[in-house]
Amino acid sequence: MADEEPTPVAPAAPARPAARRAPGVKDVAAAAEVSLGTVSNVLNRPQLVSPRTRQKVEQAMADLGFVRNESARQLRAGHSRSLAYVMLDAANPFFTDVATGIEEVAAAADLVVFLCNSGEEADREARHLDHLQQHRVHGILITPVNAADERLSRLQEQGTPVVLVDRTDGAFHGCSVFVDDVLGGELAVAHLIEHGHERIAFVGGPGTLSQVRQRRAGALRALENAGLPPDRLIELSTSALTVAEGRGAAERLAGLPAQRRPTAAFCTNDLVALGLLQMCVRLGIAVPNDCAIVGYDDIDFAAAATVPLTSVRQPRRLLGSTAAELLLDEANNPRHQHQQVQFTPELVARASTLGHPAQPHTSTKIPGVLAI
Amino acid sequence: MADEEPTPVAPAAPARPAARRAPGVKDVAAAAEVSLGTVSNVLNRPQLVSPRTRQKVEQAMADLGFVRNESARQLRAGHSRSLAYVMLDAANPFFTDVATGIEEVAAAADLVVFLCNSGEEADREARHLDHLQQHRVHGILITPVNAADERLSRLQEQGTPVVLVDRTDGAFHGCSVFVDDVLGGELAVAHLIEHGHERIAFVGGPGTLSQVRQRRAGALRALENAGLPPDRLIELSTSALTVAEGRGAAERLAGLPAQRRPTAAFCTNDLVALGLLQMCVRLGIAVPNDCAIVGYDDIDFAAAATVPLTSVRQPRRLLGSTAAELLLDEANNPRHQHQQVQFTPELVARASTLGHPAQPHTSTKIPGVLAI
DNA sequence: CAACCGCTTTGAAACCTTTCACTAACCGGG
DNA sequence: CCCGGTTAGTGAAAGGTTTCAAAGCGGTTG
Repeated sequence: MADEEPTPVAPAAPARPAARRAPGVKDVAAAAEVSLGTVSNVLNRPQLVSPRTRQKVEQAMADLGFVRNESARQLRAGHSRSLAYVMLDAANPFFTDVATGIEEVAAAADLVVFLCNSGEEADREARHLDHLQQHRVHGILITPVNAADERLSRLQEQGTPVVLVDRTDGAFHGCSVFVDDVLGGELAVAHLIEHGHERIAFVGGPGTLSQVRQRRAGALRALENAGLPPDRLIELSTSALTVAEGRGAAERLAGLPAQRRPTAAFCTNDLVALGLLQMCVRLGIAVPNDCAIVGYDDIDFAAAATVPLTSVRQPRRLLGSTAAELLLDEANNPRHQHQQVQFTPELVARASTLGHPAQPHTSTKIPGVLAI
Repeated sequence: MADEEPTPVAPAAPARPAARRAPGVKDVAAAAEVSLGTVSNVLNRPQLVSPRTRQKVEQAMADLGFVRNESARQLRAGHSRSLAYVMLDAANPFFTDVATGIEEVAAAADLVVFLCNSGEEADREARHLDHLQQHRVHGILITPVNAADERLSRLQEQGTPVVLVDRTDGAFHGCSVFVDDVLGGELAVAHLIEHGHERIAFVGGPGTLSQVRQRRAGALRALENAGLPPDRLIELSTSALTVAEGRGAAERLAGLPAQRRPTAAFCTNDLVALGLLQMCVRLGIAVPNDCAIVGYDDIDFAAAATVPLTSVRQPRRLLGSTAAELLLDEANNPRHQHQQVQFTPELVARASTLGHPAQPHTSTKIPGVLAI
């Protein structure tokens, strides 16, 4: 770090104005010379109030700078007008895209979304959940650190609707929205096999993540379908799904003797794939000629890589919007039934498996597969 | 889109259990056979309560599944135990890193951070601000769509502390935290000049963004310092700071006649730079030999690009944590003085200007500049 | 003239927690 | 046995909004 000392520029201003008590409905009522109930009517059921009175009240509100007190409102109503998404990793574009889908639905229902970031830490997640429950939020969407956490079931029982996003778990008794990860793995590896690859690295880990396990299962199924033995899948396991781990995997891959070295790699997510890609090029392994690469998630940076990355796309926004709709149904519909909604992933083929440069119009069009 | 129809998997469970009213302090008091004031003491000043009584109360809380009602608590206290960061673009890793810095400070002060995303839309930002004010949040950190928006000053006057993040503006009367963008632009272009470049593209826009204007001013200053005329800076202006716009700029750059074509490009942010890099390689322009590239922000994906990107780093987390500290001071210290805190950027030199592959130990070490 | 109507406005209760002045009980010392 | 002092626990008030039954009002109908 060179020079990160803060530099106060201006000595600055005389501090805030003396903060006298914020005006409430009572003050507005007094100013407008009506009862406090009338003010409330103007706010909540304006059609009940005569135009003249309404106008007077609105004027008074503007004059006083009245701001509704949401706490008091919620206290009376029993619940808030907001919902929350507790995300696993705010730095991963996948989750921010999911959040966008959630926000679309929430905005339509006139709810505000609070984004909370657990950063994959269980106790930070727990703190957020406690606080949200105390806030009596309308409901919680969450991509949990651990989907089987009994805290989630408890929340649900205590009356806060909870929907799992991009996860599902038998132990959790509620709605969930997720993508068929086994199929995703199968699509990826089938694509590689169709392009002539028969020794394929599986890069990902730790195995405690259900996503990793399922995507590997899909990879094995693709091998089986093609009549290839399971040992053609060469494990390069990582301790996390990060760019740095992807780079490390590339070094291990480069170290393998030529005849055992895989000609292609399937990475459990795009961050790992980008790291692998970067280090392969640096080590002189040409992509895709020496080693084809498939990633997972199809984040925007995948298409923007210097060798655009073939990746398995998940319907991120749809995942978010569907989850939000399930949540609203659970919160509002007394006859709600819990649902597990599964989506289908699709492969987006790009230069990292097709060759370089990608030609949109002539690139291989695989049935059920999107070429971009 | 191939197959994104949702597939309900399980017909599922019998809906939620009949939600009877959540227990409050009153119920706990009854169950523990103490007065309601005592329960409150257990919660807020446990040292005043005898161990025996406290134990009884805690047991009752556990039995009943008591959850504090934050609304009622806030109503009494007059303000909430949370603060908010309204970010300009949740999909840009720069802002999520800033958010991390904020969260560190907030967690230490036992406050919860609500992340809100304006997505560069003024009305969405306005909705968030309204709601946050109604919530009586402790304070608001914001990277606004428009820093001169009078709404921000009004919030401040009405008693909600506001701190500008990564922006500053004379029209706003409060604290702000930002980085010296003129210096950042100067560092970038000085670095290119030192590496022998004399025709340099400036890629960025629109000019309405203060960041763009200031970084360009810095670029011009670097030329002047080196005794080069200002027309050596070739404008390639974009309509937004996105990857797609970066690609478009590369096409325009490739279209220039060889003797007028710049030998280097300075991009206003890393997204633009990554797009430019990608398209240059695709069009056969070697990086850095035919065209060196410098980005801005040093997001993680910059280092992870296949040709790692030289970029101007801003102290993102520090930006966030400093802003949060200013906010807390403003909220708690009656003698608070508004401050404008400026940070210094630094250049991180990588292969996109130094050559390929980057050798950490032998790469040019420019004074005041970090080589990675 | 009384009963009734629809429309507008009112006043008080309720939501749940925290705070604070107060009492009760107990201690040891005088 | 009373006193001053400490500690534990009490009960009522307060905080701002919403809701709802009821009242006021001007006019119409039987």
